[in-house]
Amino acid sequence: MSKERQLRKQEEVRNTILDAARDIIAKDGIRGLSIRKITNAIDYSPAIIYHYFKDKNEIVETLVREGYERILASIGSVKRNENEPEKEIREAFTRYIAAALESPEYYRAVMLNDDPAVLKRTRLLEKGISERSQTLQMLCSSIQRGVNQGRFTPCDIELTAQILWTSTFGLIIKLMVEKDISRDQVNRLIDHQFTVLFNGIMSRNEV
Amino acid sequence: MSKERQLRKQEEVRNTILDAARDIIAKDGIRGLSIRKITNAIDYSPAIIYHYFKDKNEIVETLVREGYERILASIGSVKRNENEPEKEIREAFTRYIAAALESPEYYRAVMLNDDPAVLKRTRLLEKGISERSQTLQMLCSSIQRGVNQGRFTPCDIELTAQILWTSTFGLIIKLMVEKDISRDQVNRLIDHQFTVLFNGIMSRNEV
Amino acid sequence: MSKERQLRKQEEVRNTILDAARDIIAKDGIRGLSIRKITNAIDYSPAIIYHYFKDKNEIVETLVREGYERILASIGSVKRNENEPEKEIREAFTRYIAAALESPEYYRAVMLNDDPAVLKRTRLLEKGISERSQTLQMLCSSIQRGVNQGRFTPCDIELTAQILWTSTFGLIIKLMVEKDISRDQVNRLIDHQFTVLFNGIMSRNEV
Amino acid sequence: MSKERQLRKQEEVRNTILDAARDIIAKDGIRGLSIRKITNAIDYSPAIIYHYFKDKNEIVETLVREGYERILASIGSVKRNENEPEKEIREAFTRYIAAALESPEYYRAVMLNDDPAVLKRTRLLEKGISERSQTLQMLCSSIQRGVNQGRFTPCDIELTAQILWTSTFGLIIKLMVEKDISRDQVNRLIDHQFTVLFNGIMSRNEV
DNA sequence: AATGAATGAGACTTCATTCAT
DNA sequence: AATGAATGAAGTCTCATTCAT
Repeated sequence: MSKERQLRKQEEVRNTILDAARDIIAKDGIRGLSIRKITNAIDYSPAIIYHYFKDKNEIVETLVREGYERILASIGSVKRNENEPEKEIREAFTRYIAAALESPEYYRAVMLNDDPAVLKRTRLLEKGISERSQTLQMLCSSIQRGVNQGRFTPCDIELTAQILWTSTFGLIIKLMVEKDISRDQVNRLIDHQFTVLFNGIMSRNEV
Repeated sequence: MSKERQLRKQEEVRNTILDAARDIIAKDGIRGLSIRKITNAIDYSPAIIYHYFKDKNEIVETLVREGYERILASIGSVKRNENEPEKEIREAFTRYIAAALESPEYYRAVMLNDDPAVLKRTRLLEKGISERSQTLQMLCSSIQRGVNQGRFTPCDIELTAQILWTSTFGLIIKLMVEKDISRDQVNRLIDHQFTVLFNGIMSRNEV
Repeated sequence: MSKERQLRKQEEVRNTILDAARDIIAKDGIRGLSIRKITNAIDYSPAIIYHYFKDKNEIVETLVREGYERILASIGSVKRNENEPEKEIREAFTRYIAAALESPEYYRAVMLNDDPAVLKRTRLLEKGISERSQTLQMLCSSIQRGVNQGRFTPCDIELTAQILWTSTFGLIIKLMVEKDISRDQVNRLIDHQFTVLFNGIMSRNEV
Repeated sequence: MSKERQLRKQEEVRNTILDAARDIIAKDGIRGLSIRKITNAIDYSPAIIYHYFKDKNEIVETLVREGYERILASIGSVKRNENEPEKEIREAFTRYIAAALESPEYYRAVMLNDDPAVLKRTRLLEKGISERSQTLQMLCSSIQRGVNQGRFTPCDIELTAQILWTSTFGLIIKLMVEKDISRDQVNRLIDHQFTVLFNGIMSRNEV
């Protein structure tokens, strides 16, 4: 009983720390994160951090993993669309873009991070990666289906998935850098992105 | 004579400093650059930097501008291809990608920078931007030509240019984040990128 | 209990720092104060300062305010002398001079400071200032009483107060600049200062 | 011939340096003076200073001496007024105040400087100083005459001179600290200063 | 006569981390 | 469990001065 409560209490403080860190990252970016800022925010002393985390890096890593998972989750619940896989893909990317744009600093922090520990989870460009990356796997399977059905032009599936992904990625990042693009223009860009890409991968007679 | 030599000598030291800074940036990134690291590398005292540069920022800015200009220059000399504008575009992007990948740190420093002073030069997503941005203007004019000739599907020219650009941008940045993609795979990706994009914008009967 | 002790201990270190700073200022002047000198004196590392103070400026400001208040306090408890206001004035100035000479560095730091923030509290020469400055108000009321009683020659009260003050101020500052005037000579100067000034403002038949 | 010209040339550069230093002191105060600022102003290299001056201090000292002399000069040409020595004193102080207020930063730099080298020339409060200080000597002689003629109350001449001086000094410095006192108010203060002081030293029947 | 190069000393400050309590 | 105290390393920058040329 007491032990359970202790554990719960412990978890609670851990979360308080992570919450604060999350807020700071959202505001100042990962490099703006400092132990002091965290402990100031939660009214604890700097030393407390080292009770719950090995070092600053462990916090960052925890958050990065979490961030990655949140982004993944956004596309997890997309419904399969048996006959029109491109709609499925579009739905997934639309959610993904929305999720990313909702926590831009955070998305950047994860996706532009070249720390090996982070990369282990975010790699996408390697040949054969689709076997290891769930994200790419899903994308590949949709594309494969499209090809099988004759809706998509035959192609190297993985490579196509990668290009779809990086293209979307480029749009997202650029939108984040140019913070003040109007809602309207954002939508037009996203829409045209799909137009071009799907036009690029779909069979002539399907469009 | 002596004056000339002095100037050369001076320029030399300046370059020594910039070289060292370039090396450090290549290794540790721009954030990893410090006055001390530079002067340690060149066996001078920290104060000497201020002989040749106003402050650390001037070094960074010099290097960043240099990097940016090198990249821009890469697409300056692309030859017009009257009848096949897509070849022209491909040529330009190919060079652009190569140049970017050669100075990844600078490319990132410029292109991911949301400082207003930098953005003034790098904005691309705004509606109507093609009138102000030389880069986009060139791209638009190529696309327009393609449309006029019936090689490209009629479309919103600017929007299409923006999507071509962001897609390429996404590939570049992702390649930079995943530093260790094999030369071969890089080429396959780039190649497939063009395949998809051009397939996406070109008229049916042209491919 | 433990908390109280901690607070006391903390206050103690804070005071140790302030003491050291006070010593250094007394010896080298405010400009001569440096973080390093302080921490050398108290055998700590420079960083510790920032544990107890926001920055160097906070130390200086603390000390300067303290010095200024000590000086102001000196004239706070002067007893009213209904029938001989000149004695009251003399008493106040005597204490004021003594207090100032006891913290010369701070007195100079405040009184020779033309920073607007400081001036807001130390202005005295403006017309109508006696309504805003407590110091001058007190002085004015004493003089007014003297005039009403016929002991002082009728005059512009505020102007007279200002001249009494600046004259004393001049003596104080000059004494500070010439640090080594003998105790004796200091007293003779102060004494003669009053002789001349009171002779200058008192009615003929009163002296 | 050539040697003479050389000397002249040399003297010229020396003066250029001093001019620049004077300007800087007038603007930024003595502590704002730096070798770099000087050589920037005159378009020379820092090292040149050490050709013409032993070190920075020699420049300061030169300027301080000069400043002192300029101030002295302002009262040098005051006409003697045999029968009304108070007019003579008033004339001298009036010029002195004007001269001081014309180069305030400079006056402060000299008169608030407690460097021994400077003090040697600016001391005034020591007993017996009137034998060494020309300034005080002149003031004493005027006062003495006034006493001899029965216009001034008998008194310790030197002490009186010192008090007249420090009182005026106080007004000057305070006026410098409160930079923005209106021309009008300045005149009223100066005027009242003389009223009080002369009333304070003159014989009853003379006023 | 003049200078460019170079430095050493020192200024303030931030940060992650450790440790005794 | 929690913390206050303390530090060492590192960061940028300024300045007076020296020296070979």
